[in-house]
Amino acid sequence: MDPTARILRLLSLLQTYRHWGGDELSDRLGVSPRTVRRDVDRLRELGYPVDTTRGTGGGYRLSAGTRIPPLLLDDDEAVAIAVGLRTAAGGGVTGIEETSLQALAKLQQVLPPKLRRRVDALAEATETTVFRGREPSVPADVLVAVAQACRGQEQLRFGYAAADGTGSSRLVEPHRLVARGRRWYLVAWDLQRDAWRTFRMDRLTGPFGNGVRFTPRELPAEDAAAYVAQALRAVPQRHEALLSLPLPLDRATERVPRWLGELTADGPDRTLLRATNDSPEWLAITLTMLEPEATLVDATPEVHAELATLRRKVDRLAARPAA
Amino acid sequence: MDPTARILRLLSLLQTYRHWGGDELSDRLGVSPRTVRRDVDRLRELGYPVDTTRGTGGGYRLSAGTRIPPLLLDDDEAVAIAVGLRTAAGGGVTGIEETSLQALAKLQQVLPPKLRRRVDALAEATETTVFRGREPSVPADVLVAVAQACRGQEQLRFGYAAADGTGSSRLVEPHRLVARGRRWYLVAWDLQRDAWRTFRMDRLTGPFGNGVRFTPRELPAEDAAAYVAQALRAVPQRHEALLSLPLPLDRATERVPRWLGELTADGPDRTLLRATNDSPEWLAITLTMLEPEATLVDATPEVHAELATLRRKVDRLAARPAA
DNA sequence: ACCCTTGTGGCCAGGATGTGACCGCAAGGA
DNA sequence: TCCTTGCGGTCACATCCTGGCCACAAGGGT
Repeated sequence: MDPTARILRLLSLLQTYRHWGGDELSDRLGVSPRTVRRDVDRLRELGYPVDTTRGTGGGYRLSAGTRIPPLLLDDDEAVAIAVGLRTAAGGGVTGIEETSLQALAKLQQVLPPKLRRRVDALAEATETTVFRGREPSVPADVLVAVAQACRGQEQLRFGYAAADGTGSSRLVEPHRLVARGRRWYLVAWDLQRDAWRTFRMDRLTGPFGNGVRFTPRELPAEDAAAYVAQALRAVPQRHEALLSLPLPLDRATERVPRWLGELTADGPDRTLLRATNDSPEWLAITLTMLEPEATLVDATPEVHAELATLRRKVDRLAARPAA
Repeated sequence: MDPTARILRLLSLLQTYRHWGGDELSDRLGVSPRTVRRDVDRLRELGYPVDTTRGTGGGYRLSAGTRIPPLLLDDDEAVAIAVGLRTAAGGGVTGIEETSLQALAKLQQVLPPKLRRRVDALAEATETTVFRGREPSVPADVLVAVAQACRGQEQLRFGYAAADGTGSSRLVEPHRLVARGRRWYLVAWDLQRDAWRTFRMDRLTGPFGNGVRFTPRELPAEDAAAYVAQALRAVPQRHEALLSLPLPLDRATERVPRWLGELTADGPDRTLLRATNDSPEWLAITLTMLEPEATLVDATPEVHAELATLRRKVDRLAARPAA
């Protein structure tokens, strides 16, 4: 058998996390044990550390090195990864949206159609959070299509709904996608207007790479994120609430998720929580769910308004214990 | 250069989603264009479909086939995948927890320590949902360690806190991890008690594979999930609420996330939503967040109780508009 | 219609290398 | 202590890989 294919097979066998005996491997690969040893050597030279045990029950196993070996995934695993990346890119996990999307684009690129359908089905059936509904969401496949065009330096055509609702068709050289809060923006060179533009991804429809490649222009900003920030002028509103928790600081640190906000001691038995978030609704909800119950010390007007709305809603629901 | 390494390099180049000219590739790989052609052939024979364009600006690019090629990830992408899988395995996405965990174990296995630290840091900084606090959570690394022991058929030692709070040290042959709702269970053969047991992962500490391998015994049940269900006897409580939405069925279908529950028409302009969930708290919260506001028709007592609690909490917070 | 670019694949010759067999050896486990 | 299992050197043989050359096909542009 072809050595290349064999090395790949070997790698995939070793990745299943178990010990493999030399004879076992040589059987599987259809070569002599001596060749297996040589192949293992080859892998080591390529930078993939293979641990080895001698004596009875000895064998080989792949361990962690300094580089990541090519991951050989089976179908289920690939689907799980794609779904995980989708939720992460959708804003479920802050801070890595863009990288997640990039990885997703890479995976999607080579994902057999059959599996892609499975991913779609799963993602649709599970969605992500209830609160997504408030913020216009962007279908993952649109994101991926645009990300691929960015990466492939391929001209992109799409429909765009301007803020005033008028639609238009655009042709751009896509530069980069930027996640900001729960929103996605595309930074691109607009070929019809001969200028840099930012597009809100939730207003963009039917993206279609026309296959024409281009050489990237230089963006008149430090990086794409900076450009978006500058284009938006106003930084997104941060909302804030100050609460007092009936817990000493160390216990509060354990119990309050770090992303909620920052904690400071307020005497030996109480802790102040300065919670911040882009969305007042979300902030109000999370405050309500705090355990143990906190008391509100201060908050921005929007948060107060949101709490009032929330109260009204809960009242309406709770008011009919057995309607 | 070694052909194997070259093929791997080629694969990684093609995975970056762009066209690569033949000369470009031959430069990069340090071989003649003729050899590049042969290598591309080789890849095709291995089952990885390489699209090709001829004429001016022609070149090669990897496309989707029926199998997944080995994924060659850079550091950031690997981290993004690991983080995504963690949240998916943690119950963020229902239905694929076990597969996610399996994939995570595979990745973690080969993840360089440096990257593993980055994943830990990121995961810690972002956590997942607020509500996790209610249900005792299982650290991802514990899950991964146990999953790897299952896969590697390796004896596992760990500390376990029984329901009555007494701790003990166990030595088992781990069989499989099962996700059930938001809880994880380990099905294993207890070597000290000579019997099958299920362990709640949130009560398990310091899992440690001692390197002793075993040959799997046969589980006295159809599969591990069935065994857990049977061991738990009682199915987990489902809670339910019936609501009426001021929307026709088709519009409601668009706006209400599918996982919330099932929709049925209630006249031409209203829709009934039968929302179900394992956790009454979560159910209460999501109902409150429904847009447009729904009216509660009926619900299990726990949901009512939870709504009352929620109302009290919101009242407390909202009661001091400017304390 | 014509030309240019770029991938295709056959053929050849020479050299590199992959392979299995055999060996004595080292390192664990029982 | 013995047995198992991996290690790596050497050898001979067959295989293949490589680069160079070629006539050809398929796009794109003029």
